[in-house]
Amino acid sequence: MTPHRTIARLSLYRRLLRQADREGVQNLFSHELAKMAGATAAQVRRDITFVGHSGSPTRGYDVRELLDSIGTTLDAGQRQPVALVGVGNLGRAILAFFHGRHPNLAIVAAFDADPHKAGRVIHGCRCYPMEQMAEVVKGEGITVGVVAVPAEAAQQVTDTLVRAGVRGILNFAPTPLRASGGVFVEDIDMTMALEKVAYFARQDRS
Amino acid sequence: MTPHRTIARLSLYRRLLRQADREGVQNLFSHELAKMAGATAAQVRRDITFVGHSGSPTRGYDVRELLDSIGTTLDAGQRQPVALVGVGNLGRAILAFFHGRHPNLAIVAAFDADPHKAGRVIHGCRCYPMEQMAEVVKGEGITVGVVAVPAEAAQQVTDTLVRAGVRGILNFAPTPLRASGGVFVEDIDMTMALEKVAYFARQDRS
DNA sequence: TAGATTGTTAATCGATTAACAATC
DNA sequence: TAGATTGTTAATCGATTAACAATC
Repeated sequence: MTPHRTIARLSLYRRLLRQADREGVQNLFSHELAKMAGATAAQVRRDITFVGHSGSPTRGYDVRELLDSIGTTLDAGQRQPVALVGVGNLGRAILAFFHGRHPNLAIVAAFDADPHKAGRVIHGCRCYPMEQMAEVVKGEGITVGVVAVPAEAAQQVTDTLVRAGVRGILNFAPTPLRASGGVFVEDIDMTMALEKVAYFARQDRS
Repeated sequence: MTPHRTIARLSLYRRLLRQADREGVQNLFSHELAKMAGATAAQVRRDITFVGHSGSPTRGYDVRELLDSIGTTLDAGQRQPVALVGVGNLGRAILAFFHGRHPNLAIVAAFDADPHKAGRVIHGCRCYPMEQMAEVVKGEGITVGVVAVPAEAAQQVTDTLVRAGVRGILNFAPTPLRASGGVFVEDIDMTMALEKVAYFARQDRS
C-alpha cells in the first residue's frame, strides 16, 4: 500500500505544525489542523494514525510530538542529497526555491549541457558538466533527481540519473518519463496545470 | 461531472498529436497514443470519447481531426488572458516558460509588490504595481491568475484576484488557498512534491 | 458525569481496468 | 471473411466520507 495523498498532506501538516510551534501552540485538534490544511478532520486523523501517532480526546495532538512522528515517516532521519539537471530559468528558480530550506533534502549538485556553467555556484549549489553526472551522483550518494531540461532531453537525462543510482525523480519537463526498476517519478507539468485551470475557470460552478 | 484526470491528459495528448502531425503522422491507434502519453489504451479511448471524437477500427483516429476536437474542449476557441502575481525567481521562470507558447493562454500582465518592477517588460510581459491589479485584470478581461508570491502573501493576493473577476488560479505558493464562488484552484506545491519523491525513493519497490 | 474528540470500521464516491459486442 | 480496434458497460480499485463505540 502506498498512500500517495497521505504522504503529500503530511508534508503540508509539517509546515503548518512548525508554524504553530513557533507561535507557541502546544496542542491542536484534528479539525483545527484540517482547517489550516484545507483537509477534513477525518483525513487528518487517518493521516496521523498512519505515522503512528496518537492523540487525546481532551487535548487533541501534541504539536511537538506530532512533528517528530511526521519527521520519522517523511525523513526517516536520513539525509537524502538531491541533484538538479538543467540550469535554465526554471532550474535556477528551483535552486533558489529550495536553497537553505531543507537540511535533509538539499540540492547538492546541478548539471547543465552548457560547459560555461560548470564550476559556477548558483544559489549555493555547485554546477557540473553533464559528463560528470554518474560520478558526482555516486560520490555524493544522491538518491533524488530533479529534471528541469527541455522535453527533448528529459528521457536521456532520466536514464543517466537512474543508471547512476537515483531512486526518485521530480520531473518538470513537459513530457512523460519512463523509469525502470521501481524508480518513482512525480511529474509537475505546468502547461497541463495551466490548461486545466483555464478549462475549469470557464465552467460555471458557482 | 468534472473529469479532472481526463482534462489533464487531453493537454498532453494535444502536445503529442501536434508533434506527430509535424512528423507527418496522419492516423494513430489508441494504443499508440497511450504509449506516448504513458496512459492505457482504454483511458485514451474514453478521453477521446469525452471530447466527442470518433475513430475507426481500421484506421484509428485522424490526428488533425482529433486535434480540432481536443482544442474545442480545452480552449473553446476562446482567448483566456492570464495574470501572474509575484515576479521573483519563480515568477520570472514561469514567464519564460510560457512566453510565446500559448496563443490562447498568454500571460499578459504581471504584478509585484516591488514598485521598481512596475513598467518593466520581462519575457514579453508588462509588470504593474500591485495596486493596479483590479483595474488591469478587468481591463484586459483576465480570467486566470498564477500566484507566485511567498506563502504569507498568497491568500491576500488570491482574494484580490477573485474580487477582480478571476475564475481560476494556479497556485505555486506553498500554502493552501481558499477561494469562494466556485473559483477553481490548482496547487503546485514543489516542496510537497520533492518530499513525496524522497519518501517513495526510499521505499524499495523494485 | 456530560460532552467533545479520537481511532476505526462500513458506505460512498470517482477513476481505472477488464471485458466484449459492434464495427470497419 | 478474419482480425484488430472502437465505444461502452460491468467489475475493481483506491481514496474519501459518514458513522460510531471507545476514550479522556
